[in-house]
Parts: sequence; C-alpha cells; structure tokens
Amino acid sequence: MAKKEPASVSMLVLALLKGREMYGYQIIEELDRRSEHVFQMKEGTLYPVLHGLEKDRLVTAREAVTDKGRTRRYYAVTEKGLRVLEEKEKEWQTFSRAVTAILAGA
Amino acid sequence: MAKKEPASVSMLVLALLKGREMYGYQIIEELDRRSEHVFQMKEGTLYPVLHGLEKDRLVTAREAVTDKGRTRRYYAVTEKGLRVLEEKEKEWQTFSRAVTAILAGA
DNA sequence: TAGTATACCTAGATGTCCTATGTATGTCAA
DNA sequence: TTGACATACATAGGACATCTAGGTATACTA
Repeated sequence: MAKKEPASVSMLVLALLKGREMYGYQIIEELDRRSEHVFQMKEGTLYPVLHGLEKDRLVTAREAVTDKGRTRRYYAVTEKGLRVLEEKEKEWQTFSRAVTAILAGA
Repeated sequence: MAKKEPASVSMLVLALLKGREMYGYQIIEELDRRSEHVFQMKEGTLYPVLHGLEKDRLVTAREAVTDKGRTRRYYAVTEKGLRVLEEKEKEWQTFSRAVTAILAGA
C-alpha cells in the first residue's frame, strides 16, 4: 500500500548485527531485551530470515563451538548488508513520519 | 513477531474518518495527499477493508447520490471504531518506539 | 532422571496487501 | 461523437511476511 514498507524483521536483524556478530538465539534475546519485550520474535520467523539474508549476501555466517560443546552459527553483516540497512532505515523514517502525520490528523 | 503490529490500513482509515465521513475514493485521495504521496492505497486494498470494518461495526455506511448522478458510499466511524482506533494508536506508538530504539543501537 | 534452557531447523497455515480485472457514469478534447 | 481519462464502486486470485506447530540435539539443575 505504501511506496514500500520496510520488511521489519530483516531490517531489525541487520541493525542488531551492525555493532557485532551474533548467533540466532542471541538475536532473539537481544531483540526482546532492547525493545523492552515488544519484539518477541519466534525461531520459526528468524531462522528462515537469516538464511535468506545469507543467500542475498547481506550477512555472512561462521560456525563456532563453545567450550561447553554447543555449536552456534555467528552472523555478521556485510558491506552490502549495511547499504541495504541504510536504505531500509530511510524507508522506515518516511513510513513512520507519514503514519504519524495521518494519526495527528494533518 | 511483535506483541502485535497495528494493521496499518484499517488504522489509517479509521484515523481519516475520525474528523468527518468520507467515501472510498476520497479516502484514497486524502491518504495520498496527507501522507505526501507515501501512501498510495489501491482500490483493491481499500474496499475489502471498508467492508470488513463495516461488518465489525467499526464504521457505518450510507449511500448518497451527487447532483451529477454519481453514487457514493459515505463511511463514518462508530463509537466502537473510535475505541479500536485508540487501541491501535497505542500499539503503533509502542511498536514505533521499539523500532527506533533498535535502529539507534540502544 | 525429568524438566527446562539452549540452539538449530522446516513444513504448512494464516493474514494482509497487491495485481488484475470488471462495471458504470461523467467530462473533455479532437 | 467518440475515444480517452477520471470518478466510483467491486471481486477473484496471487504474492509475501510472519506465525504455528512440530522436530532434533545437547547442557544444566532440581
């Protein structure tokens, strides 16, 4: 309906990965924490999104094993991913401002 | 993924109807105008939404014929609709604030 | 040793919105 | 006067994002 609504999940994931690499489960926890429990993403949502981002080369993945023997897949955002993130952020600002204007009864 | 994302189209429509009654085609034009061309809603999106809102008693409709002979369906928001709108607005604020926090790298 | 947390994964359903199309009338220019 | 475009309504079918529900496996804790 809008010119283009920012696909929120992938945008949020890219934003989280901007600072440092993270593994899937951690992304879910961080989103929950930083959003003060507004975003409670399901694993069934996140993992397919991560695979998509990897396929599109917006993130890279590396496998690592903890001292306790757990295997994790760490994701890091690529240059391309950062550019896409910037684009999505702009779209979000536009979208958000427009909604606010309508709600305010401009 | 979020606690609940506000269904944007119905929220925006209710918000537009808050001030005065409007007919479908006019809603599309007003959305475009007030959002500065960010929201270019399609008729195929709006009309089913209006029918749904009517069915849920969030709006009422009345038919009117212009002096030129055109038939229009004017929609007005109900008390129930106003309550739902308020709810959706709160959800939007919560959602929007959370996204901003994540993007800011909180 | 049973339950919970961690950590990954996929298939299929759902819901929102879009594309495409249809009907009918009004207006304006060629 | 006719052909193009705007107005005004409508629906069917598809695309896409996210959710539900399930699965596997290991580690910790009561």
